[in-house]
Amino acid sequence: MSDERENSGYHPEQVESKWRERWKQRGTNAPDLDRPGSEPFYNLMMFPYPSAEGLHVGNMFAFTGSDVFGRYQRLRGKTVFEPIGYDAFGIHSENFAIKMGIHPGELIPRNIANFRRQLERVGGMFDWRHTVDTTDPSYYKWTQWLFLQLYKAGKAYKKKAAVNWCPTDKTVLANEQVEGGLCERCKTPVEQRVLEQWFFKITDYAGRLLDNIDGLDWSDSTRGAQRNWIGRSEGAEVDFPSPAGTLRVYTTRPDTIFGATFMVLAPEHPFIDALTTPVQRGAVDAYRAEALKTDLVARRTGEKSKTGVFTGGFAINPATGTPIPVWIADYVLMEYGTGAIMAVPGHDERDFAFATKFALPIIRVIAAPGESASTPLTEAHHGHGVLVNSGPFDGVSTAEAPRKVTSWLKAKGAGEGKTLYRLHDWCISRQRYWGPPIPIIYCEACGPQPVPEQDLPVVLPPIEDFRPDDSGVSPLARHREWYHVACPKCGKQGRRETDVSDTFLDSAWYFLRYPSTEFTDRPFDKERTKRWLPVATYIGGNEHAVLHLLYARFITMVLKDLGHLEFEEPFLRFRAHGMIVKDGAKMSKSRGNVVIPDEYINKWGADTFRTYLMFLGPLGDGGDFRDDSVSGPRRFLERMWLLVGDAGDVSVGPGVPPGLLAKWHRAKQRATEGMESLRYNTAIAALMELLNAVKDEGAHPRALVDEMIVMLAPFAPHFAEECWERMGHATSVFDARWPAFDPALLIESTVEIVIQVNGKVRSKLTVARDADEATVLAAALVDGATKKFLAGREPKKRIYVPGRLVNLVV
RNA sequence: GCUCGGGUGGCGAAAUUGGCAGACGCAGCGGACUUAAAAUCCGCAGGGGCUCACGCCCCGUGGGGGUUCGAUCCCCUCCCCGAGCACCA
Repeated sequence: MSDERENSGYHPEQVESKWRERWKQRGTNAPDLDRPGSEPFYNLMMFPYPSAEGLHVGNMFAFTGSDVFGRYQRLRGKTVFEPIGYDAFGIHSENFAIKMGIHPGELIPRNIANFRRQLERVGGMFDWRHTVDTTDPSYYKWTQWLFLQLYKAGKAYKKKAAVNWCPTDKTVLANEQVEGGLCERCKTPVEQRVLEQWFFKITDYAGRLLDNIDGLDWSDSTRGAQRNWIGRSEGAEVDFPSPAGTLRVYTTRPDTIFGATFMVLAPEHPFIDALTTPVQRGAVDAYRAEALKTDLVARRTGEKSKTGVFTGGFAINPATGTPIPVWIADYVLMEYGTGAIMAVPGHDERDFAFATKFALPIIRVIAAPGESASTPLTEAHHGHGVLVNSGPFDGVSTAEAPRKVTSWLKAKGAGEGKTLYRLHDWCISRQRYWGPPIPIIYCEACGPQPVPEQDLPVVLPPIEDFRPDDSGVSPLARHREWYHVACPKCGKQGRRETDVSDTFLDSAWYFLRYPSTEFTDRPFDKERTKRWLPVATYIGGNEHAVLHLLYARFITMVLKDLGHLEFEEPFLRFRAHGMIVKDGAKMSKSRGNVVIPDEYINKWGADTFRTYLMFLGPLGDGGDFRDDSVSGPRRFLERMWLLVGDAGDVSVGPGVPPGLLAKWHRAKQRATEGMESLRYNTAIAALMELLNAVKDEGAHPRALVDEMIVMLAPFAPHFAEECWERMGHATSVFDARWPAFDPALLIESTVEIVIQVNGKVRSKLTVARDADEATVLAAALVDGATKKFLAGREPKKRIYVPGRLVNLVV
């Protein structure tokens, strides 16, 4: 099956196994991290979850895309550190183990061995001395250490909270892992449960996480997703006196307060009982019971028509001094702001819908140009304008009204400006088996105690029955010898925390570990970290644009504040790769359109496969996998192989035809631009064009062939090494330098000028590169084809773009 | 609904970001080599029309409008696809 194309003498499997072996012997891909010979460049790709199926084409695409960049940087003279590892803890692995009836502790090492084989085969420039496996105690020892640092700094805390519970996975999910009310993993509707959970105070960092985004070299979409997730709102908290006490609301539009005609509380709001009048008691209780029965998620995803009930109570609008009715409704959420709002039906859609349904008064307080205080409102109006019906603020523009009203309210002691974030604290507890145990010991006398650092790691005990159950308690609680442990403070019997931590914690710091894997007494060495971090370029999937990147940034920030790091942003440059689809659809086992990369590598070779994947389109776009297109890149390599054979021949002349010289330099320029912008498809196209030009010109100077091999090396590394050797070089092609282009040589000595008449191309002229305007125009006017279209008319206007075109307007 | 991407031949795509639209590659067609096929090499190739022919004309980057000597690129408007967020006050 492998090789029908015998003519060229190129045999991928021989070339690739030879160079895999050679690289290992020479240590080609293992830079000296303490004495890098040149500028260090940390090239990171998102580490894979080692599934039983092995690497799929999407992984290959992503890793190759990143590897090509690393190899390019190396050719630019950097010392490149390119590690890879395995993100092997977590529900994903555990569920698969349950399904197969195999213990994850047995399954995962098998999968990892298979992944490693595949990763080596595809030709990644990986430094295998520095790899991580998050399930290895020598790794998760430091994940636990990390937890302790946050705990000691008061950034980790335990609280009873209504949390998202997945009844299928039988565990708590972070808010981020719930999509539209469903578990993102198994699509089961999520329930609310009140459990004691560990949280990280990521909300303390919301402002910094948001502000720093501006300075990051990340793609706009990723930055947007992060901003969106953190969700900053600028507004004010305002106090409304009521019989039950001061009702505080949050609003982003304090300037509309004169139009607040009623208030709405979340059904969980603590003031409801005190505000409810005897007459309304029955209705209120019924509504609350109904609302609380429907869990938070269902409330969010349910239909949007408004429901609610009047408490019978009133509060005073501090701006107008008028009593306004207080309602409860489930469209107000207890977890955001204060769980209470002032309703301004004239200028908020939801309040408008509510007021319309329950016949509550609607007052206009903003008038756009052409409107007045009495123009009727047929819908909520949230445009700009000036304030009306707003007492002392009538006529103030909406641009400055929020600020003015806020300070007026503040002076009255009725409120203050307030910035709010939508980000919630990060719940890291998981009631599961396959994760790092959270290093806490509970003692009757001393309370929760951190496990002393010298006792780390708290090793995950190998228990037979690792299945989760409905109790809300981790299976670890069933392992009695492990569970009971002496209190580190008083020595009396205590018990271990049985929750394990979220997989996202494992991956929130792995990039810090890579350069320091040989240090067993510290998570990351100061010197190594200083030399290699932050990460120069990080390439990964957009599915991690929010969670993983946000958590990694947060952990880095905390470690900086605690004095362990000198930087607070871990990834200077991040680019998301696209997705590989097959026949327009996402690959999945159920669709039966999964591409197994091993088969393609067997058939075409890793070099062809890599080149094909990168030729598909820009890295960020992904692409549609088509079997029949792989032959193009393979043919290109074959022709290149033959060219190298010719160039090795003594008959190769030194002369470079002038036409070829410009094309040569142009190809170098385009290849360089393609590499820098991760549009590798254009870089490969430039090399193909150059090869075509070489054929057409019938000249193949040695220097040109050498440079082509270097430029091809990131895509087809084994192939390039072999060609390089055949050209007589004794060292690795990756010790060569990426070729420079000479801008002066980009332009050919003559240029073709397009002649347009009235903007339409009518003729072409070949003139000297440095011909001046008068000469070109004169030549254009006597040109036969041009004359025909001018039809004797005198041009009214003559446009000349040097080196490009002439446009004659008649 | 809001935010961010996109929309170019049969297909993947390119276009020095206002200057010859479709480079490069796949698939296709014609030819050479071959007993034949595969592989390889040479040539053609956006669509439509006129011409015996060399050639020539018109249309064309989701639709419509605008700016400009000139628009795939800038502006307005609408449609469609993808991703994220979504009763966040």
